[in-house]
This record gives sequence, structure tokens and C-alpha cells, in this order.
Amino acid sequence: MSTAQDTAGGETPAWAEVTPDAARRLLIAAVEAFAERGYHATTTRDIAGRAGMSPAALYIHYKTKEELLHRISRIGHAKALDILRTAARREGTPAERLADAVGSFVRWHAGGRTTARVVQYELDSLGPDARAEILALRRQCDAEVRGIIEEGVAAGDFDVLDVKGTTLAVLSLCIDVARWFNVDGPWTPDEVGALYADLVLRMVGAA
Amino acid sequence: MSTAQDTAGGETPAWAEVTPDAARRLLIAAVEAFAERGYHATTTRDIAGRAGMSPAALYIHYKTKEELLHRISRIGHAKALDILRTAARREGTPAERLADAVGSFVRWHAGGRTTARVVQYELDSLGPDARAEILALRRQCDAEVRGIIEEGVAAGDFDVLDVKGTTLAVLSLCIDVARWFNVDGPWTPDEVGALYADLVLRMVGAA
DNA sequence: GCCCAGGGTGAGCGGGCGCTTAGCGAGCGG
DNA sequence: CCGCTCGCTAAGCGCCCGCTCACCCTGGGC
Repeated sequence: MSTAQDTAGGETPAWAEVTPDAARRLLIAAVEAFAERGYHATTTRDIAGRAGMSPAALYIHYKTKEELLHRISRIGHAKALDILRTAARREGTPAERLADAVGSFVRWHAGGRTTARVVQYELDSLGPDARAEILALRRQCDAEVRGIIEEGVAAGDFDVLDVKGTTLAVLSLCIDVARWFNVDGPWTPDEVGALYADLVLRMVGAA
Repeated sequence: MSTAQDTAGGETPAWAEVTPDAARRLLIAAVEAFAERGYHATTTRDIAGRAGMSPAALYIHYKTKEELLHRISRIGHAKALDILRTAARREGTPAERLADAVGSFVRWHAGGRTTARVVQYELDSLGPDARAEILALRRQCDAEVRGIIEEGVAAGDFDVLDVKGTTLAVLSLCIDVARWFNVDGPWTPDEVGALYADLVLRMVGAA
């Protein structure tokens, strides 16, 4: 159960950047707990218990419960931005790059649903400073997708009425996968990624 | 501020079915608080305070804090289902009915964002029985939209690879409006409704 | 063998939570 | 003008929260 959360493509083991080991185990426990119950409904005793430690151990590695959420949010958003950036800057037509971006972004939200849930839906539980920092990362995600769509429009490959609105809709569609995707459901992350890539190409008039 | 939340088209005053007046004021206060902070982060003292009452007054009209969420969720889902059902059963081509359904559903999520947020995102805070009841209403919402899409496919108006997946994506797109829509933002609910109706028609290949 | 640094624990503090209860006072039939 | 009803309040109960602190155990340098 503790090794269930990997990255979208299985590149690097998840949360490898968090050290030492005890801090990583606590963070993974927090991700699972926040995803299941939400930030406010999760107790520090629950997090420590999942990591096999006493409640006090949490405060050796993190100043507060909110710092845990902040760390999770920052690492998660960095990963999401990395996925979109990689797709946006590869070679290929705008349609190919948009399909790649949506496909891999959706695979991450479906496969790493536990992490994605926390990253995408617990943002409001952060304090003002931390939230502002995360929102900046979000705007960069938006910019990457909008960039691809604008290039497609400029090249005459896409037919879009409202670039800003369509960008928002595309991201919204991908993000909401984290809310409804069920590992035991009828689709694999790959299947949802492929379906969504097709749907998004239709949305921008590239089909 | 207390009259801010109306229905999508301004048909009936919101929450008119909740009586007596004190119970309705408490429920409206709860909707606002849950939408702002989430169910678990909202205290019964906060709800009562917003309604101008003492903390104990809440328990004259509701057995528990969860009963408030349950009532809000049931009424909200009933309204959502009503919107979709009305659009699905009117006269017109499948494309017209789908555009109507998406447009009005999105207008409700954008205009009544406060309510929609609670209804769509605080579901997991309900107990098993209450959640099961609400999930049944959700499946009916899904069935209404899937019905329109199936008719469009049967009539040869739509070109859809995966009816079930596309239905889910359409609903997901609409629901997520409640997460990002901002009343002070660049769009009105009507504009988002129109944009989304166009995007969904493209998704089903009816453009 | 001794010491020290540092990750870990058990116990517990102050406080705020959901919820209860005893009683108050306005409205009203008789 | 009594007295009953009933919506509401003030006070507070028991609980568990986030977080702290004094102490312990273990492993590596000398």
C-alpha cells in the first residue's frame, strides 16, 4: 500500500526528493490521509500513525501540519508543470503536442490520483503566502497549454473561438479526472488519457 | 449578502422549500460557510453566527451538522437533475437539447457557485447512507446526459467513440466550473454556458 | 568505555469542537 | 391575567485537536 503512488510514466520513484527517509514516510502518509479525508478532517495523530510513528515525531521534520500540505502542493505542482512543459516543448505539430500534453497530464491525474487530489483540491487550506506561491505555478501551467493552442491557431491548424476560455476548459477537464477517476473502475489511466486527447483535439477543431 | 444566491434562471427564490424561516436562514448560512471553508473546517458556531443566532439554535432545527449538509446536498442535486431533465425532455434535435442541457447546467454551476461547490465537492463528508442516496441522484444526472448523446449517435448527428466516457467528460467539464468560476472574473455565467455548449457539441462531433 | 548528537517517545497543555440542558420571555387561548 | 407553548439563549460537558516538552535510546568518534 505504501508503494502504490508512483509517477505517471514510472520515471523516478515518487517523492524521492524528500529526505530523510522518516520525513518521506510522513509525507506519503499525509498525502494518503489528505486524499481520503481532506486536509481539515485529517489529524496529525492519523498521519503519524500511518507512518508508524508517535504523534510527536511529525514535529521533528515539519513545523506544522500546514507545512506538510505546502510541501506536497509545491512538489506536486512542480511535477504537473514539468509534464506540461515537456509536452509543449517537444517537436511536432501543435495538434501532436496538445494531444501529448493532455494525454500525459490526464495519465498523471488518473494514475497518481491520490497525489493529484491533494494538489488540486486542498489548495484553499493553505495560508495566503503559500497559496500565492502555488497559484504562480498554476499560472505557468495555464501558460504552457495556452501557448500550444495559440500556435495551433496561428498555424491555421486549430479553430478556436475563445483561446483563454478554451485553455481553461481543457485544463479543467484534465484536473477533474482526479475527482472521479477510480482505480477499480472500467478504464486504465492510459485509456482515459487517449480518450481525453481525442476529445480535446475536437474541442480545438483539429479533428 | 444573504440574498446573493439565486437559482440559475431566477425562476423560484432559492431554498424557498426550506421552512420555517429560521431553518432556511441557518441552511443558507451553512451553504456559504461550507463553500468558503469546506464542511470540516466550518464550525457550528460559525453557521449560527452567520444566521444571527446562538450556537444552540442550530440544534432546534437540525439534529446534527451533517444533517445540514445532507439537506443541502439533496436539494441541490434535485435542482441539478431537474435542470438536466428539463433540457433532455424538451423538443428539438439531440444537438439542440445537448447544448441546452450543458448551457443551463453550466449557468447553474457558475451563477450558483456557492451552492454548487458544496453540492459537488463536499459529498465525501456525508455518512455512508446519505452518500448512497445522493449518488443515486448523480447516476440519474448521468443517465439524462447519456440519453441525449445516445440519441444523437443513433440519429447519426453525433460522432462519438466512447459514449460512456464522453458522457462522463461532459458532466465533469460542467461540474468543474463550480471550482474555478469567479464572479468577479472576465466571464458571466451566460458566456461560460454558451462557450461550453459549443465546446461540448464539438466533443460529440456535431459541429 | 564514555560521551554526545539527534531521531524518537509518553504524557499532557490550552483550547475549540459538536452537542446538551436548564431556563427565559414573547405570543396567545381561556 | 393566568399559564402554556415554543423558539431561543447562556452556560457548559466531554472529547479530541494541534502542538510541546522532558526524557530515552542508539550509533559513531576518540
